[in-house]
Amino acid sequence: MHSEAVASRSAEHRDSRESRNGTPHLDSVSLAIIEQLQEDGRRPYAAIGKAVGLSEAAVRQRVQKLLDQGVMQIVAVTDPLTVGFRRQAMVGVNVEGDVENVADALTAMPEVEYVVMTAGSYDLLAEIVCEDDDHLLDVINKRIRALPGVRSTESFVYLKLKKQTYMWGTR
Amino acid sequence: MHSEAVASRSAEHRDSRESRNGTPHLDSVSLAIIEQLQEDGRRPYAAIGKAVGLSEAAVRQRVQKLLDQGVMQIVAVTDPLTVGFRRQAMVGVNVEGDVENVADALTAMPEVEYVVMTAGSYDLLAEIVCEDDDHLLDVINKRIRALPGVRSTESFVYLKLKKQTYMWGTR
DNA sequence: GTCGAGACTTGCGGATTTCGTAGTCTTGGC
DNA sequence: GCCAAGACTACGAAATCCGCAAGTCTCGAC
Repeated sequence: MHSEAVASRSAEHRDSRESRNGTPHLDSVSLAIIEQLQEDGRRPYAAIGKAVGLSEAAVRQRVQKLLDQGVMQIVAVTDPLTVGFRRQAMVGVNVEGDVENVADALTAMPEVEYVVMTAGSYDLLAEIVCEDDDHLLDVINKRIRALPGVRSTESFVYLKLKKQTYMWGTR
Repeated sequence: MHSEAVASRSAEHRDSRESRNGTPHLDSVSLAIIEQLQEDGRRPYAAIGKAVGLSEAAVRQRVQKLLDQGVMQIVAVTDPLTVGFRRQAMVGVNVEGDVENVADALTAMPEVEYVVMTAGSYDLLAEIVCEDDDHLLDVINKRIRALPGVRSTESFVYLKLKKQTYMWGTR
């Protein structure tokens, strides 16, 4: 009875192998589940099951696995400005030597929300969330610039956040 | 009986006014609720209530209001790479004329995840999520550069995402 | 001083959801 | 051909969600 929304499940039934980079492979059903939870992280398993063509228990197992594997997390997100963090900035970093080491050091800092290695005129981009100007200055000048291997940094202080979505796949 | 975890509630009891920029004011109890949901977006209301010193019903009301006001959203977040979006980039944009207009145009594009106005050598930063190189090229060269007011752009293609958290306040 | 609004608590019952477990089916390895 | 593992279904019990009502408390307006 519940067999729309997903073309052929048996065809991709056994499908939990890993792709070469170690990230787990996601079939279309898991994708559909993620889409449901991107719309509403608290949507009940039964409703999701109806939407993707699975039983409640199956959805529950899949979601649990996705969470355990770290593929997905269900969290509350806010605009930091409304939660009392008044200064944010993106910092471009140039590195000499091993970029990954610096990236790991940045990752370890609680004020750093986001770290990505890039191709272009910076080796790394890091987003920083702070309480005020002093805090921001401290993080950038004292802590980041002091890291071994950091050649130079350039900062972009946020003036206004215009968009922030989490809806990949829902388009 | 349930009066730990929050020092004095009566002191900040009536506290639903708005600050001058239109964003609702958040008291420490709502902050605590948000923290709980940042750890686990599906945590039951009763458990949250126990943690923040409120009844289940009160937590339910507060959460609903926070969602309605748009202060917070509860969603699943993923690493786009594992969900089939193979190319991401940050784009720095320089604008002549009204920056806000360009920001709005970027906001309207589905491939654009994140838009922020900044102080520094770019006027805007935009994060782009695409399926492949062709798609990315198309968005940057055909669509963004074609926007009226865009003077120049610089791109940073993502090589590896190192960190991505949503835990403001939980520190 | 009185009154009304807003936020919270307690209590409740019913609908819904979650959770564990047992059983079925399919697939790949041997 | 047989077996073990993985994914799914089915189902009952426990927990949660949800709406509602009544009563308390505080604050600000009048």
